Amino acid sequence: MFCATDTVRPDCRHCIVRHISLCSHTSTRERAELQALSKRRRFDRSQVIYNQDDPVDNVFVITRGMVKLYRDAPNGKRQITGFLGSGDILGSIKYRAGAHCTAESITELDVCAFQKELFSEFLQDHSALCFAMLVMAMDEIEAQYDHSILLGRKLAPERLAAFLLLLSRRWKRDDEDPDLVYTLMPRNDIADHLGVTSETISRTFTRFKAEALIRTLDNKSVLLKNVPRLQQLAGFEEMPSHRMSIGL
Amino acid sequence: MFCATDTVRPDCRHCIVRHISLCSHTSTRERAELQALSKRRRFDRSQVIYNQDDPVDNVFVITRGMVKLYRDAPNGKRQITGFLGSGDILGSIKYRAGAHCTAESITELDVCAFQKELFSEFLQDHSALCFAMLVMAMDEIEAQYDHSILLGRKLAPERLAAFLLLLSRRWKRDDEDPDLVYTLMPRNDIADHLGVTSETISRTFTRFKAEALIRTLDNKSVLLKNVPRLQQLAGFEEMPSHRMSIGL
DNA sequence: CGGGATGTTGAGGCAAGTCAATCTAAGTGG
DNA sequence: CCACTTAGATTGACTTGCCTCAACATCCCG
Repeated sequence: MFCATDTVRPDCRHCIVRHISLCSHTSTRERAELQALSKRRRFDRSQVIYNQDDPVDNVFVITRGMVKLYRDAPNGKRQITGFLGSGDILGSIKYRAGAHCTAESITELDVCAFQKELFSEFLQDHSALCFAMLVMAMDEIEAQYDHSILLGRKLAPERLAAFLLLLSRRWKRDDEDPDLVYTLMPRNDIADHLGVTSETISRTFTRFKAEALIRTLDNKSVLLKNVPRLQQLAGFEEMPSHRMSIGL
Repeated sequence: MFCATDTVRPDCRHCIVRHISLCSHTSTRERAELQALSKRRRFDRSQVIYNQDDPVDNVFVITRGMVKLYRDAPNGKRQITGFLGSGDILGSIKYRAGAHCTAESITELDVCAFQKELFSEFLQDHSALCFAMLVMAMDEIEAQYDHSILLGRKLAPERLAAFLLLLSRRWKRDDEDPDLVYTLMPRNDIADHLGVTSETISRTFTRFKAEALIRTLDNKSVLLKNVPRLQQLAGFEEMPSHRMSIGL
């Protein structure tokens, strides 16, 4: 089932997500126990980690790279429900349930893989961690509410502005211009996430460039030139805050 | 802050949601502890339980009636993120965070109210319950994914068909025709949930009636006359399953 | 019975979809 | 190193599903 190109023991002590993600809610001792349960895996770009409706018996913590989650409707249309990156959690803890979405890497990807049953047991034995995960899940519900507002009530330019601002607060590296956004995904994926066509994304990018709201360096990165106007478009009173995600 | 018209001690032993909802995951002893933490409250129809961005220090279990959750965008548009009924949980467990949505009753409403801090502590002391809540939260994330697909990728008739089928699986009474759906909410609320206008809902209802897919008894209840065709429209392979919701 | 809230229907406009042509970037192999 | 290929992005012309605005109908509750 997995297309992992590599499988090694992780070393949590040097893991880049140990201070974020779920791991930050564990004691040193707990982290050692978790480490014993986990395997590191690596995926190439554009590999399917699991397919919608497939049984999946792993939960993943993403340590590097990015994943898209999507469902293909019977009518052939695709909705990308979210993108996950470093520190985010991928996979349901529910036993013997088919995956709700397809998960596919959009970059080279490193994950920390737990067997679902063991991970669930661990959660049930460590209520503080379970509670932390519950808080994360509730954050994710709120994020999905925001996305419903975007899909249900915003026009294409408003959607793209909101998306760019959200991206600008995620997966940010300290040493870089805070208004430089690496989208990593192609136009088509942005479109499938925002509920429009790639042509509309393309036209909206062109409009934004004409209005000097953004400048594109290449097709995978954008420089935000007028954040206040973008916020106004997006309907954000202030800059959106970043939080870890759970994806199912 | 509350507009409760009544506040009495609950009696969990006779509560109609004791076998569903979170309570079904508790032992008799735990339920007794929880009961000591809870107060029963009653709200009239169309009362705001809490407003978006307000601090809320309660978590509610709905025992009777229905609630709508919505956010009003700066541009005046409204998106209803969900409806909650008997057995569903209302409210975030996060401390000192403003409510993400406005919660408003659409029928007379009975709830079981817990002080947020006490409820959170209880969860952290009872990992089985915390885990059950986590599973519910993940179910809710999946439900929100489905709604994103609806909002992002479905046409108005497909949205309405999906909505009617979902309703037909929720809050069902055993003694009634399984294809008789009580919507309870006005056209405008359906529209704000499905990301269209009330006019479009009205036209689509008319079309469905003309095509003999449904029959309306009054403006608050619908009889499904052709479930297979509705499923096909909705893009459901099979009848959607019902599960408890968490609303924030 | 009356009047406000809610629902229905119609006409016209517009944002975004569809289809198709072109342009660009990134490989690939001779 | 350059022609060739291919996937992705852009742009334009046309179509369409839904919104907007407005008139009218109906329901409901005092």
